[in-house]
Amino acid sequence: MFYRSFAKICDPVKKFESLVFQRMKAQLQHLLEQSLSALKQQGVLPEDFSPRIQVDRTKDISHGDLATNLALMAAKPAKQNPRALAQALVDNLPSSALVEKTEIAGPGFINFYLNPNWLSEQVSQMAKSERCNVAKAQQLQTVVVDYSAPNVAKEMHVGHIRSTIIGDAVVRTLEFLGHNVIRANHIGDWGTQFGMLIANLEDLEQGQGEDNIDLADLEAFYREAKQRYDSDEVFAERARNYVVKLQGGDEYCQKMWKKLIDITLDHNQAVYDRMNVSLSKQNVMGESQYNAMLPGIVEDLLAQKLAEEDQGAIVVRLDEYKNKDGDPMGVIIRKKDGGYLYTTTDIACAKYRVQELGADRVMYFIDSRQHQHLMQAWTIVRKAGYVPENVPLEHHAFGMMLGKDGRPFKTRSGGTVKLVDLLDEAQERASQIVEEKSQYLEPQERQHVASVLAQASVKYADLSKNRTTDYIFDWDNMLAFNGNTAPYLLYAYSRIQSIFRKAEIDQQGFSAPIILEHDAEVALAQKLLQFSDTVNAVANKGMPHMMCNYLYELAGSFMSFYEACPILKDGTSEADKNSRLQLATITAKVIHQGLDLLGIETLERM
RNA sequence: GCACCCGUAGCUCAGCUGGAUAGAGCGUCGCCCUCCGGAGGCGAAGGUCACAGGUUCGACUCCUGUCGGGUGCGCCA
Repeated sequence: MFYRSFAKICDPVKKFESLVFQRMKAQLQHLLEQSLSALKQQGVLPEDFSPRIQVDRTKDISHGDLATNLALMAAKPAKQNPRALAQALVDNLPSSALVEKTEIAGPGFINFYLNPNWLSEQVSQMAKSERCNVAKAQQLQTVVVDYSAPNVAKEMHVGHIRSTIIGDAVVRTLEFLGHNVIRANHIGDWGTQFGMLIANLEDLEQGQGEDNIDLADLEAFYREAKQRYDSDEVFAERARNYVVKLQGGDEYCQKMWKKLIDITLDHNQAVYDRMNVSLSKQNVMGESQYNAMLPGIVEDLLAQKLAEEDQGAIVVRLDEYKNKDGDPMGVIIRKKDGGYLYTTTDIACAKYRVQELGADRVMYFIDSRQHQHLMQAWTIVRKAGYVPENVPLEHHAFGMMLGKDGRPFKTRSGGTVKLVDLLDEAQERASQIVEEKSQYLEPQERQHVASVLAQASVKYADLSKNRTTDYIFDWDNMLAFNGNTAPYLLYAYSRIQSIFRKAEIDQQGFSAPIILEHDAEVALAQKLLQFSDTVNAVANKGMPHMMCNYLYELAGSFMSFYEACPILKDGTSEADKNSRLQLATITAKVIHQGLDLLGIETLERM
C-alpha cells in the first residue's frame, strides 16, 4: 500500500574523506592528558585518576580564551593545593602552536591564550572548506526522527508547527554530519473516528458525484461528520458499522479510508512545500502501519508474563507508575472488545524502528502532554527487550502555543488557527514591512523578499526557543529587525553581500591572507571557529535553538567588527581590506550554512 | 490523590557536562549620521535566579522539602 511505503534504508553511507580539522578543545584536552600522565608517572597523582578533562570557553577575555578546571578536580585525589597543582600541570604541558601563553587564576583555573597565528590559519582553512570546517561524525548512525505527525481528515494547525519545524532542522543537521536519517511522519490515520468520516464522505460523494469531491476545508468536513454523529442516531449506527468493517479489512471501507488519507496528504504536502520542510509522502509512516504487529505483541507480552488479563482487558502493570490507590498502574494494551490502543501502537512503533529500520537512535518531537504516555510505552518496550538499552529513545517535548496575551493561540472566534492562515498572515505582515522599507527593489523581488522573510520569521521564532513549557507567539517579536530574529540575521547576511557588490568583487573564489589585529577581528575569528561545535551540539541534543543563539552572536560579532574595522573606506590598507573582505565572506558563508541547517533561505538583497 | 514539566530583569527569552562578575532583545534613559545599507553601533538603569535546607573548593545548574503555574492519569488517539 502506497501510504505505508516504508522508508527505504539508504545505501550505506559512503566512506567520506574525513576532514581533519584541529579542534581547539580537543587539542587542548590532548595536551592536558599528556601533562596528566606525566604527573602520574611522577607520583603526584594516583594512577587510577582519570577524570573527564573539561575545557571551556571563558566568558570574560580577562580569563583568556579557553580554561580548564582540571587542577580543581585533581586537588583532592592529589592531596595538593589546587593552585600548586595547576602550576605542575602547566609545567608538564607539551608546547604547542595553539597556545600562546597560560595563566593560573582564581582558585586554580588554568587559562589558555590562543596564538593569533594559529587562529588565522584555522579561519583561512574555513574559507577553503566546503563544510565550514565541520567534519562528518566519526560514528555514523541510523537515526529515526519522528516529527510533524498531523491527523488524517484534519488540516494542519498551529499545534503541528513546532514539531514540524524543529524536527526538520534536526534532520537537516544530522544529515549534514553524515548520519543516515529516516524521517518518520507518524500521521494519525487510524481510530474509531474513521467510521463517521467514511459515512460522511459517502454522503458527500452521492450528492456531488464521486469525482467532484472538493475537500478544500477539511476542518469543516470533520466538524460536519462529528456533528452528525452526535445528533443523528442512524448516521452514528452506520458510522460504528464502518469502524468494524474497516478494521476487518472490508474492501469498500479501505478504499474510502485511503481516499481520506490521500486528500489529507495532498493538503499537508502543500503546507510542507510552502514552509520549505523536507518531508514528502515517502516519509509517511502512519499509525495504521503497525496494526499487523499488534496481536503478536500482546501475545508476546503475555508469554513473557509482563501482561495479564484483567476484567477481559489485557494489562501491563508497571511498578514505576502508581495509580490513585498507590498500586502499580495498569496500562491497557488490548481492550475487552479486542481493540488495541495507541500505547500498543507506540510499543510496536519503537520495536519496528529499531528492529526493522535498524535505528541506533530514535528521536520523537512530540508535545509535552504525551510525555507520560511515551515513558510508559517505552518502559514496556525495554522490559520486553524490544529495544536494547544502548539505543536511546528520546522524547523532545515542547508546550502549547499561546498568544501575546498568554492565553491559548486561537482565532477571534475561538477556533484553532490553521497553519495556512498563519502563513498567510505572516506573508501579509512581511509584505507590509518590505513595501515600506525596500522600495528600491523591483515589485517582483519585493514579493520574493516578503515570502522568504515571512517563512523565515515564523520558523525562526519557533526554532530559537527552548521551552518545554508553553511559549508565547508574538508577531511583533518575530518580525523585528532587532534581537535574535530571522530578519536580523537575513539583514546581516544581505549587508555582507552588499559590501561585495559595492567592491565589485566576486565572493566565489575570493581569497586573501587573514590578519587578526583588532580585538573585533579576533573576536569574530573565534566566533567563526565555534560553528563546528555548535552543529554537533544541535545534533547531540536535538536543540536547534543552540544554532540560533550561535548565529545571532556571530551576526553581532560581525556588526561590531564592521563598525570598528572599516573595509572599503579610504585609509584602509589593501592588506587589511582584503583580510576583512575574507572575514566577511566567511561570516556570510557560515550564516548561510547555519540557516540552511535550520531550513531557512537567505536573501542577497532586501 | 498520584505523576510529569516549568518558575531567571517590567515583557519575550538565553545561560552548554556544576565554574570565575547570571546574559541578550523589547520597553525606559543617554550617545554616535560630510555614515561601507541607521533595518545599524555604543552605553546606562533594571536580578533575593519562586522560597527554605543539603551536597561541593564552587550551585541558576545536582538532591530533599514548601509555594505557585501548566499538563497528564485502565478500556479515545
